[in-house]
Amino acid sequence: MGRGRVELKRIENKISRQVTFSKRRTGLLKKAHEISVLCDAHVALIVFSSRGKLFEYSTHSSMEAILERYERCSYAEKILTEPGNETIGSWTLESSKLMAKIEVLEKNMRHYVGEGLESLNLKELHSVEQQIDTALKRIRTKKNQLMHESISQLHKKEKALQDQRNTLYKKLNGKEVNTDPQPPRMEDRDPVHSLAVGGDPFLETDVREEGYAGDHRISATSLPPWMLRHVHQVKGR
Amino acid sequence: MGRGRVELKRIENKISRQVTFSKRRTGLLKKAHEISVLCDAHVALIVFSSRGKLFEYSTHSSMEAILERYERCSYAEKILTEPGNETIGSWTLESSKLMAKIEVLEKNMRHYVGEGLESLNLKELHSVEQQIDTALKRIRTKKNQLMHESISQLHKKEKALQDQRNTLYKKLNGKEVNTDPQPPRMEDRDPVHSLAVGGDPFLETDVREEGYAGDHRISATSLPPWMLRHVHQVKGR
DNA sequence: AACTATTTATAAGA
DNA sequence: TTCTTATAAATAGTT
Repeated sequence: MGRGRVELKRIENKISRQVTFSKRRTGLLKKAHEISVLCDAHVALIVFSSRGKLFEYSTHSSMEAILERYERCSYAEKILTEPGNETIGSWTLESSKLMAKIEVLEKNMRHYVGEGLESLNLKELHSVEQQIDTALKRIRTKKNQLMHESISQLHKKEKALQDQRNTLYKKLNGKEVNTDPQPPRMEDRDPVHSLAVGGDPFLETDVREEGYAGDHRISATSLPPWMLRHVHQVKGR
Repeated sequence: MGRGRVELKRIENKISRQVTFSKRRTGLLKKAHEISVLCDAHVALIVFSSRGKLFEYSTHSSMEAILERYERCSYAEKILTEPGNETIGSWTLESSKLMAKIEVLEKNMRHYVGEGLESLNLKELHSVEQQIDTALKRIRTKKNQLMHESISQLHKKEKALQDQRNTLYKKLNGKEVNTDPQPPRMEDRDPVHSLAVGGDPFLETDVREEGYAGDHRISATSLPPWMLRHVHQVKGR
């Protein structure tokens, strides 16, 4: 419902994803409320944004009540283990569940950091490898994207500075100057900057498929040193 | 949205209330799904009809997972509203520590699986990338090691079978046979096995530096198919 | 945060 | 229930 159909797939552009999230979240909460009032249903709605922010709606009967009812409906067993009183016993039970969960999480985490691999068999290793490889690709995609954004920013800044310089120059000399800045003398260039003179090495990667389509020259404006060290291929392996 | 406005109040007619519930429920679940896919949000939706029938939707990460996460996020309030019993108090304190820990672990885990990267800046991404890259190398090393062990096992098995065969052959014919097995006729080979005939592809990798130094030929003994699909370079990038 | 052109959801009717 | 249709709502793209 809007200008143009929308495919049911993750919106790649971060900004529009956030905007869409905000709009649709509002709509979703509203509809949850409407059905609960119109049809006198009990509704619980929990939404975590991709960045982990929590949004919720629940019918007058509080969220807790509905969740409890849900638990009851889906797990009859849970009734047996929890007669409803907050005894120390139930807390220790809760605690040990939590601890068990932490145990599992930490174990997985160790695997993901490349430790404790002894306990895995070949197939499990293969599976973990695949997951991590995927993760790495996503991270590199994201990083490349951020780097390009950063470069764009720097270029804008550069342009602005050039314009200011030109303006000042005109005021001083009463005439226009070359739009491009004069290249600095060779002695003034350091390896990092001259690396960029031949063209934009980032364009060698296929990151453009991730939403990038500009044409950049890296200027002599400063960049974080670790950022220039290497750019990874996201897809070509 | 339909013929005529609709007031936001309980629909008195039972039939149309049910009809409306059915239609709107469908719409609500659909929209919940859409926002989760489009904006990669985590959604949990629970609906009880006025007659107590349960309907639910939840994002890939199961309902349980989302509800637990919800509990964690809204835990602070719960502590406050809880009547302050000393014993329970200490347990809730313990629990909230544990929950906080789980929250952190799960967040990191999401990063390691390539989700929730929005909240990271360039430098953090870089750091996570390095960690994961290291992990991947370790895992691939380990995997290669295991694969070689596995291959050694298979060779031993093969040798044993050959010996047995030879013994039997001798008993039948009263004379020795060729130590190497006769190669199977071409028609009997499938691509997987013939792949190995030309030599050990594993030796193309530099895994030997990770502690491997043997000389192997892959036999026609069966291997898990996924194992043969590809072998990764551990160091060459 | 507003604005609209469109798409979607759905109320009512069959 | 299910389908159809007129209309209200939601919202994608834009400013």
